[in-house]
Amino acid sequence: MNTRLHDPFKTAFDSLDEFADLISQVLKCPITIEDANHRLLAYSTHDERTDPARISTIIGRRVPEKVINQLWKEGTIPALLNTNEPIRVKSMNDIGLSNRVAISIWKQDEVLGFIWAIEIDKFLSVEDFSLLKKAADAVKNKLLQLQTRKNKKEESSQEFFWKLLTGHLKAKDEIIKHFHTLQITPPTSFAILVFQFQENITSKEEHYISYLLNTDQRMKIILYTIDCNQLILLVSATGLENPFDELDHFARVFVLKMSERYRIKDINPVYSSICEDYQKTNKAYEEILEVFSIKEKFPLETKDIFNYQKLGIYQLFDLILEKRRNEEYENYSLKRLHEYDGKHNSNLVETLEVFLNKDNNINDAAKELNVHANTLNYRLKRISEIGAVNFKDPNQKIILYLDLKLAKYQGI
Amino acid sequence: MNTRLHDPFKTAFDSLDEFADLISQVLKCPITIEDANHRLLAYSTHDERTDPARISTIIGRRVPEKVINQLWKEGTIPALLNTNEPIRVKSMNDIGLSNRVAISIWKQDEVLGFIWAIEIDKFLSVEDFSLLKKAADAVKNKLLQLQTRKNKKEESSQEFFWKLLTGHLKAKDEIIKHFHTLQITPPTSFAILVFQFQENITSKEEHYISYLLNTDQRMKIILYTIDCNQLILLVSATGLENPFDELDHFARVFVLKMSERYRIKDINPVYSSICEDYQKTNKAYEEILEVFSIKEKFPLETKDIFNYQKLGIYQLFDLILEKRRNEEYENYSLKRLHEYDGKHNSNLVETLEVFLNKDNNINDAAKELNVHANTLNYRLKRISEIGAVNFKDPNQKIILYLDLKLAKYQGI
DNA sequence: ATCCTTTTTGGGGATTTTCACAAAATGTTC
DNA sequence: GAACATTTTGTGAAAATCCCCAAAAAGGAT
Repeated sequence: MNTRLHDPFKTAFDSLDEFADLISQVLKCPITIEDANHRLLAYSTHDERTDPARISTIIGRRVPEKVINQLWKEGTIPALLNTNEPIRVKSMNDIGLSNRVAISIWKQDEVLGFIWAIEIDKFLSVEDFSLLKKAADAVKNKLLQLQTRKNKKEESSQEFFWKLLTGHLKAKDEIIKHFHTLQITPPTSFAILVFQFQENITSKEEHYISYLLNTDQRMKIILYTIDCNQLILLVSATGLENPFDELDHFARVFVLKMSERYRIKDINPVYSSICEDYQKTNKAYEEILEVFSIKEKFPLETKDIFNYQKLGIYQLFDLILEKRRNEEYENYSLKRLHEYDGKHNSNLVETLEVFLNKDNNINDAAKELNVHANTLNYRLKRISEIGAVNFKDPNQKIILYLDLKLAKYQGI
Repeated sequence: MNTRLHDPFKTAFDSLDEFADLISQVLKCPITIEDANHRLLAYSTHDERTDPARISTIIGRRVPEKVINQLWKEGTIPALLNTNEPIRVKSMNDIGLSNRVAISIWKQDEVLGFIWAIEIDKFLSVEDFSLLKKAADAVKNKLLQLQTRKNKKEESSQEFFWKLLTGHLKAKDEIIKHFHTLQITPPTSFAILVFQFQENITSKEEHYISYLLNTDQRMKIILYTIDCNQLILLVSATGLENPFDELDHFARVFVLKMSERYRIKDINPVYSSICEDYQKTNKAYEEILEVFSIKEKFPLETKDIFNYQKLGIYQLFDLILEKRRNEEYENYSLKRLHEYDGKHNSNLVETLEVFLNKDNNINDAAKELNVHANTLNYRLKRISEIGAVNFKDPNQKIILYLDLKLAKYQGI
């Protein structure tokens, strides 16, 4: 009896659920076991008492994102990742969390998952803590098995993803078949999303990434892979009301969390258009690569643009630049304005650029230029006189805008 | 004495001025002789009495344009071009014209010039009329000589012009030398202007053109030539406040007059940018040819554009079209809007286009669409939702505008 | 310095634009 | 046809923009 109490978990068990029930029986409280990404692996059913957070976790088969976020902010998860000792968490009513104790499950220097014990009636004793530690140790191998199985699946899914990205899968049926083999239902519309890191992605960072992607619940990630310094995702776009907004938001949050939680900075996200045809996956990927290439050329101008669509005129910049160079073109209006600026050391060209940048909004532009709105108005009148510009003609303004940006680029 | 009175003009004379004095003596009134383009050739000085129109003519060495215009409208010039009989002109005080008689000088079926007799004190009698006719006949050969000399000069100037247009003159000195040989002071800035006719220009039309160009006094024409259906001019741009406006006006007036006076319709004018370097004349000419080529492709869109500058986005149309085709690009926003239009038979795409055409002016666009301004606002809100368009971002709007126009062009 | 032109800024009132809300009209779906 | 969502139009008040004038400031030329 003494030996059994000493380590009640040295016993064979078939399923993790069975093991969760065992812990629950020993510690007299509800137990949940999660993997490293807070996906639910098992939960005890012996005890009916529980809290809202646990219910949500069980229903959704994963810990709700807001709970994870809170546990990060408040320090529990960082602590769990730092020690193999049990950690006590105070109840947080706003996210439905009652008092509980958690412990991380380690295999060498890697966390495989967590065990949570909810303290419904009683607080766990020091002895309970040591029992929990033993449980964590006992469950380690089981988790490792699961992970290996998962890894295998991941590997074959990555291979498939690369085939899609490189356009090696041309037949529609074949693509569908691959999805089915991987037990994935391909969403009717999707997008490719790439995060470009400053350096090649290490296996440690890969873990962080995997964790972040798995804990985020807004975006459904169908496939993912890593290539040098790029993290490449295929995400579902079905069901999203404003796919671009949500992709944007997801990308920002990812970059922010990578920076806040792991101090990995300056990650550049870019996402493709929304596709419905998996045969065009490579097009989407190529589109993204082009965006990166353009962003390299115009880092300042495109720093807030993560998408080919939103690149606007920068889509065409290279092309137009080349044309202009070939034809020795000179924008007459800009030439005249430059001449005027030179002679009278005014800054009509700058004025014009700010005005056009601000989408013809006089107030905004005046603010940026630190002048009175009337001054701007006067200058615009002069600009239209000197440069023979008709500000009512979008056609003219577009060319003016383009040539301004081109000149600026060439001037640098 | 009788024979001399019968034809007092059968006598030798050295200069036209001498001859003008002779007529003046015979008819007892001031005389002016003009060439076919109303340039002053000679005037009598015997008599000091005269009218404002004659003074202006002598001062400017040509008949003022408003006088010519009036004489066209009122029918005198058409009549003179139609008969070799003297024509009486009633005084027109508003343009400073007192009573006078005019006669055209003919060589076969071509008018070489005109003789004007001002009726200051007395009206010319029938006999005077017949004397005038004799004078016109006597002066014919003298004018012919002048014309031949002028033609020679014109020929060599045309040759020079062609060398400029084709870029055969590369050295600056050489160009200057040529100008001097032709006794022309090259203006510091100039433009090339081409009128493209529907048919090849006949020699008859050439006369009309020559006449119009010579009588127009707003635009200083330095060189001109004709090539198949194109009339090509090099005009001075120095001294013009708004060169583009003035070129525009000149072009319109020329086209209008060719149509009104000679029933030659559908002449397309195009002018180059303002140049200061005569070595770039061929560039200017090529620019014009490109405008014609673009105008052929987009006749409706560019019908009011006569200049490369003002072509706006159509400068880049071909280029972008090709790019889009190569990359199989599809504008996501437009795609979504089209889908929506299809499903709900709305017309968001058209709405968007009109709105952008009208330079984001809601009222103008609403008027064109025959809807309430609020309706348009509502639609724009929907467009920004459905198409993920940010109407504050000029960058996005430009691409939208371009892709709209491209789609429209491809759709036709 | 003086005169002149050009540019900047300010005020204030007419006009437009914008926005929220509501009613009416239209279209869709069952 | 009823119930519902979507679209159109109208109204009115707040906000902004536009426009004219004039004073002040700045710059240039003689």
